Amino acid sequence: MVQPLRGVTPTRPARIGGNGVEHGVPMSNLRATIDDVARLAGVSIKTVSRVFNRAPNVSPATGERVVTAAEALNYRPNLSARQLASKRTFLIGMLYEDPDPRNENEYVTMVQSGLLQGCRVRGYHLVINPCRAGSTDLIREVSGLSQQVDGFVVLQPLSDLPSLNRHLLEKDIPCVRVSQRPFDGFPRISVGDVDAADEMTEYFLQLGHRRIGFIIGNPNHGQSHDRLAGYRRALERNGIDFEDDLVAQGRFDYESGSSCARALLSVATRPTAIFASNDPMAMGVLSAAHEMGFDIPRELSVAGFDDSPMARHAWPPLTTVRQPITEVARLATEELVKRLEGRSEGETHHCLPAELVRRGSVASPALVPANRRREGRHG
Amino acid sequence: MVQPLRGVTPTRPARIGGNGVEHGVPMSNLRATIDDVARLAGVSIKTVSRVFNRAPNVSPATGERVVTAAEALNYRPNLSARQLASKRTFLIGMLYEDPDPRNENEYVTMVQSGLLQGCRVRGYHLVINPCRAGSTDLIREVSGLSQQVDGFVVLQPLSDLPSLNRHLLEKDIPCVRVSQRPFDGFPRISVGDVDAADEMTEYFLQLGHRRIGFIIGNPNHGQSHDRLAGYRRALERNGIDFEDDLVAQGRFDYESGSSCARALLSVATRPTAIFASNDPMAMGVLSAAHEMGFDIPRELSVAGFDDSPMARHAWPPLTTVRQPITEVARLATEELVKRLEGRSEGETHHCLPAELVRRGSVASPALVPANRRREGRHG
DNA sequence: TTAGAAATTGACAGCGCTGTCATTTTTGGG
DNA sequence: CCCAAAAATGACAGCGCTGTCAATTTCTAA
Repeated sequence: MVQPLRGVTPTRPARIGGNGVEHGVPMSNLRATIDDVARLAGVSIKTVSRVFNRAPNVSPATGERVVTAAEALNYRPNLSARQLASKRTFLIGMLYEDPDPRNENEYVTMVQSGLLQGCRVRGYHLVINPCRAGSTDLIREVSGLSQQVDGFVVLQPLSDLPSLNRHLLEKDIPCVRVSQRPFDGFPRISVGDVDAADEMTEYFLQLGHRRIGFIIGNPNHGQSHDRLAGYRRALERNGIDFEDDLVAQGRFDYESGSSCARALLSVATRPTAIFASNDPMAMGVLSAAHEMGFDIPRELSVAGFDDSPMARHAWPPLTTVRQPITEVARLATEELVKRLEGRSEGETHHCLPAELVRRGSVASPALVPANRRREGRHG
Repeated sequence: MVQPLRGVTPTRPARIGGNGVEHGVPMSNLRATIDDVARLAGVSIKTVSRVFNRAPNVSPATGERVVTAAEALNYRPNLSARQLASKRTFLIGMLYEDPDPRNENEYVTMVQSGLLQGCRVRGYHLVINPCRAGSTDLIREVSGLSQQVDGFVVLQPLSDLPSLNRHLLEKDIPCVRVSQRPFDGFPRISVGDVDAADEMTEYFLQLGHRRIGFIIGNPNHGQSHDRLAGYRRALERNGIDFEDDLVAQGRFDYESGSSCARALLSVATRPTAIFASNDPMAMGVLSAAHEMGFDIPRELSVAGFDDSPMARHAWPPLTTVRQPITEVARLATEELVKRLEGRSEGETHHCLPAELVRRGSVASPALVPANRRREGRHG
């Protein structure tokens, strides 16, 4: 349904203020327009427009006059007018799965930080659009949004939704996908998850671990599969059999990490190490292990993935994989802006390497019987 | 300096697509305008405008015809045009201190979530604007931004910056402040920090603690003072002397929490409990205490403030104060929108109560000598 | 039934900017 | 010094909507 949007006549009060300048900001009521600048600089408005759009064919002298005049008037182009005339919005949408506020959301914050960096450089602004992947009218929603921004940066796991991708493609909406999987002609940014998970597993193996538990993330996230793949690759390369009962299916959250850890640690020949495929799950492993009375890392090594801030602050500090999330986001925005300005096209793909972060939660397996278990203090 | 903003001529490709409807979205290339709707409905564009602005004096029959026509065309008002004509942007800015991405930023995420809820209801969008309180041209920046949004929700600690507040007031920029301190005629939303800190301290006292350490937060944040005040109030009410050497000055981050804890725990008669005035600092206390070999909560009780997600996932789970951050943010947005639409004015103030969350990190003081200390395992 | 008030609707002028295209100025080669 | 080509600049028509105010229709009460 098309919904009329809004209430009665707005009454934004007129700006008050004297004259003079404060903080370099003229205190006059009226906002300077392009006409004011043109008049002061003694040129046509079109020339002012050219200067502010870095258009070619403006003589340096004229350009300088315009800039000076603009500064004197504290002129800023009116976005609305510019948008209306140019059919661009200078707004970039961030499309992402609305996170449950009860969970750690550092990922989103870090992505945002990167996007903002990318936007700033070229004068774009960021509009935040959390979505529900499950929502029936996600498409309709995005369709509406797409008329109000120039393009989107689409984050995992939304970026892996076929229906969404198809829609974005058909409508030819400028997008950059952050995803491990390619999709048609979209530019894409990804992180070397497979390699990183492989490296982490290799690290465990080098330390002497042979029974390494693995907790898979939410199966809707592309990363889950890649991280598992990396784990398997490292095992295989080292001639170690992949064992089903060393692997548990989690959901990328604390609770699933903790319950999977309980399951993994309750079997006869328990693993000496658990590799959780993200940090919140690793935190869950940590508490479950604490509760079960394990001494970490002596009796059990634990690793996570993402290097979220809490990883450093866990006890013991969590060995994990640092993903260049902020860089990914910045790159994504830059690529999007390039496209919007016609400076890039085709199916580009940047892949950034992740990096192992060694901390206190991992050590060589202790010389205690592998199946020894203690009673937890808390039941 | 006024900076010309952008690159060369944009080349947003023309939208391609056949006809028909998919996901209820017409696939035609051209976006329907108000004229199209008016023509189809057999009314003037002004009437269509009225309908979409819920303006009074439109007969139900006409309104229906317009809505039907709009739906048939999948018409959405062009924001830019509306903005230009009405001098409103339907954008709300979120002004906040740019968080260090290396720290926990759950606060920001949660605030955002609340703001978005408030925006959605009335068709506003959220523009994210991290700021540096220390920046010399913060004012200039905000001044520029203010021309691109209808108003701001200003978060702590920015909302306590006198220079910023003064500027916002002088320029008569619609704002809602989230802050513990009033400022002139601005509407304000706050949380009952004093009461909550008092309650937490009281809780410690009831459990039998007499030497309760306190870690103050960043002195630039209004909350820091309130939380300390609550702590003192509870002590005073219970006839316990306030002792300077039970109080340490932190900065609201993990590291300061950990170093303050070390200091507090290294004195002869150490506290049996530490109340850190936010969760990251409490996490720091937790690790410092772990490292020093304290058994928590038997030998040391620890509490935080904020109930950030990590609090639940700490070991042991952190007793803390749940702030209704999301609600605060939602309320702030709603108040702002009301003002923008002339439905509210004056110096309103909402104060939301915070709530004690009891978890495993706090217990009665153990019957061990108060000055006993063990060597840490890690040096 | 009818004047006058109230409700409803419409005509039209911008909002401040950009795109198009025309005009003027500068440049460089003969 | 002149002319064509290139560079620089400007005039002007919108972009799609809202605010103003006038015109029309409907309602109310005498």
